[in-house]
Amino acid sequence: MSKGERTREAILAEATQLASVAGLEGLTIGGLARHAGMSKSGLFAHFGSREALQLAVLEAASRQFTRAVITPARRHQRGIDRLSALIDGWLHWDGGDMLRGGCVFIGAAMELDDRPGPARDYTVAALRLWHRILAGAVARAIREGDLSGDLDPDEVAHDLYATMLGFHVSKRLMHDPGAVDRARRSFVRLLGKALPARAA
Amino acid sequence: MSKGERTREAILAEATQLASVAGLEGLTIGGLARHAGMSKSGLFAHFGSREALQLAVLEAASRQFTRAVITPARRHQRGIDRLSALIDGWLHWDGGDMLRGGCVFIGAAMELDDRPGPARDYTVAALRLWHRILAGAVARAIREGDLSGDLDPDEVAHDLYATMLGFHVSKRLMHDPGAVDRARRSFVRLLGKALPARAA
DNA sequence: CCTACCGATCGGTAGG
DNA sequence: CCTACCGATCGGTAGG
Repeated sequence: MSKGERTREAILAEATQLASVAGLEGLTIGGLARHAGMSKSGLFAHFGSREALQLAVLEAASRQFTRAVITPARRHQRGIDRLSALIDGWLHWDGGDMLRGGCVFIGAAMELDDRPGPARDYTVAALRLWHRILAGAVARAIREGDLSGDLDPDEVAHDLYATMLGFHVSKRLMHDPGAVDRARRSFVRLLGKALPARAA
Repeated sequence: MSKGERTREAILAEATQLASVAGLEGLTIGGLARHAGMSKSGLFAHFGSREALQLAVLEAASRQFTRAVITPARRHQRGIDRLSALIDGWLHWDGGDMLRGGCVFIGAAMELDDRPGPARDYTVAALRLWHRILAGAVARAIREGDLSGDLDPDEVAHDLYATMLGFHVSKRLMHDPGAVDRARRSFVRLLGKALPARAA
């Protein structure tokens, strides 16, 4: 990795944190430069425009998400185990201390819903992909006999995601100390089945 | 109502629309003045600070919410009918054309979760109140025998709210034309019971 | 309710 | 990667 690439990665790590707290709109080039300890224009040169910076942050967040949630879940048996790992991974992704302001995509989903552009398009695509992954895991768990065949994977995936949004608000806005446990109970109700004990 | 009061109300109506689209952070005094057709300082004089303007917008949104959702539901029988009216009213509040960007409080919940201050405090209180209203309606429906006694009103209220967040994303970000019907099916699953046909 | 203004900050550019 | 700068806009003030 060249020095320029390393700098860029360091900037993006800082930018992702900032965006998770202040949102993509709150992510300013000047503010980010201050955090990164470099000049505005020096930082700017890495991206070329604010829009490109926002997009780069979303891409960086996607890579982090894959590393933190998707990849670890692949180590678990297909079926309810893997679905449960995805859910646990997500709870840790949004509720843990990895991102100081929680999931970047939830913030983006709310901020960008009325703002057309590449950042919005990327967010829509990322959410669609996440939805497909969840629905696929549910469908597989049904086929494995872990979940009832009465469940509709697409609808369940949607309800799981809504529960994640509820968790985000409970945890981040309401500071509810029981947010994780409550979300877990909702997941269990949605799946009609207790989730396996988690490792982490 | 004095002329000053009428002006203030007109400004707030415009401000609520703007905040629903651009968020409370996107609500600038200059931008709002342009929309309202008056000078920045003339508008500013009505509120005294940007923070006060944001708070006034939240208060105005609360009054609108009461008028659009809470009060109409009171005309329905206590129990499942009233709960159903609250849910329908909310779906129309967030998904209808009353607010061009949907529910102001959802935007505020996401924007303000890491920003202490009166606007955040107000949002937390408003959400708590809405949660209590939902939980109360669920409890009453249980007592009336409309819903199963196995349901926990507090947990159900929380899940209903999460479903509303999911609806907001489906409708506003994903532009899913089936968002309302899908949300309705989720509500039915959460309550374990078909909702009465709605009037509107 | 206005004009005229303040310092700070915005995204972005020139030139090195 | 920097300094120095651009026009526009930010929240807010003075004075009327």
